[in-house]
Amino acid sequence: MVDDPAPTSYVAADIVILTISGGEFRVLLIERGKAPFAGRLALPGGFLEDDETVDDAAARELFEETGFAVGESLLERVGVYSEPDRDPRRRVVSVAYAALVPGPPPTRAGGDAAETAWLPVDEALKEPLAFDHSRILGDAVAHARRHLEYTTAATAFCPKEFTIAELRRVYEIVWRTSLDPGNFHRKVTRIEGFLVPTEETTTRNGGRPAALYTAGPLKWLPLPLSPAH
Amino acid sequence: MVDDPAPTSYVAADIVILTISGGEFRVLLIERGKAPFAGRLALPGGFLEDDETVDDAAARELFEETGFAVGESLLERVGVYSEPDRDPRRRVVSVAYAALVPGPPPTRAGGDAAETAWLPVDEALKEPLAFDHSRILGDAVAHARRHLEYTTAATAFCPKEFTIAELRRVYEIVWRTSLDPGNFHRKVTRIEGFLVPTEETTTRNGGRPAALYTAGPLKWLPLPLSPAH
DNA sequence: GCAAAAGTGTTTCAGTTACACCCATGT
DNA sequence: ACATGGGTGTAACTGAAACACTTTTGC
Repeated sequence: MVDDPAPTSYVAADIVILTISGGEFRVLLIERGKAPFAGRLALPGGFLEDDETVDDAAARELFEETGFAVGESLLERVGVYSEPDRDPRRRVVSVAYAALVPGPPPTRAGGDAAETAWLPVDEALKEPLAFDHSRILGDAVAHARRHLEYTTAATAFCPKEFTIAELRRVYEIVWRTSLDPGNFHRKVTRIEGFLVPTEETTTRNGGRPAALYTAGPLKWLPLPLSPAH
Repeated sequence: MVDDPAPTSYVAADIVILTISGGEFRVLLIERGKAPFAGRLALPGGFLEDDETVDDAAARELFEETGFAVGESLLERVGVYSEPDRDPRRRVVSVAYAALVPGPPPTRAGGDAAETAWLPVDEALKEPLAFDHSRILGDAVAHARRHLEYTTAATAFCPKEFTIAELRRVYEIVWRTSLDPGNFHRKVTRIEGFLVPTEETTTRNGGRPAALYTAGPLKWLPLPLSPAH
């Protein structure tokens, strides 16, 4: 590799910020103020700066849009989009991320003045988005659904301390299924490193007090967390 | 996003070409002819051209180095490496790929005149490679090992027509385990879409003739293919 | 015949499912 | 008291592991 006559590109990080809010699986979209695609909805994103990695750029954008730092959420790379004509103005290679943030998220924590909206994922997928963002969104949603099976990513949708039923609801909403509460409880509590019990309980969901847990160090589940596999 | 004063970068595709050869899990490395890192081993790679995607660039490099087209192998994106100083000369953002090719691979099918070598993965990981290629190699190997569990990627290491025992040996070598031949046979033949039986058999491995199969359309396995999960 | 590899049968056993049931709170 | 959600017990079922055994070739 490495001989000079090679072209250069703008490199961008685009993020699909996902959350669970109001019992729905939602994505944060921005209404574009100027051409191209003025008035269309688009994913948040920004260009790579001189002193940062693409991961840093994604984290910076996430913070600007939501106020969440990487430690309070989960930021995963899901794809690279580099069709030569994907931006009509110039060559842009976008690295796409899925950010899983706790819900309900703050309405707005900073960033520029553009209109933003948390749309249910299914609606957003029907909407015509700017650039190739519909494709990116579809890939990121598929990635997130699959990763909930194999990894502990679901905890990123929960507040720092959460009950097992709250975690179960994440799976139920993202997968559009219903899970047996008792069996789910046993299954996840038995997996070592997934959940760390705290001493507290809560009654915020009504009924008998539920034990609160925090996310453990485990990243990959030893077996897929879906019924009837 | 999108205001002009953003820096541009060279974008490269680096590929970790993996195969099974001589009963070992091996990677293709190139000896660099010039500075920086002259004499060091490095991953094959090349810069993105004006009219191609990064995936195209990776496929082009794979073909130049091995003669394999994408259809005869499996090319998966595994990471993006963008530390500002990872190339001492200029800013380069590398998209890393793992290529799984059938073995034993052709010794050399084209490309430039540099020395190439198929090193056992464990040896290559100990070797000091050029740039951040040791890290890329480690990530790609981990990615490949994990993907053999969840996907049908293992068939990419086999010739077009292969026996179930040949497929089993792929798993045994990559995972450094031994698998029960009978149970493995039943397990993989029961998964719909994984293996397509042909009418032929072969005795190339000795013993009773073994049925030959080709890879089916399935990409993701319904359950992880590892013992004692 | 004998060795070697492919593939099948069978027992055992662990993990999951379905669902009944009990528990601890708020109102 | 009773409604509500949290959590446990348990019997039936399912599928994987272990391993013996049969099949079909080459020599």
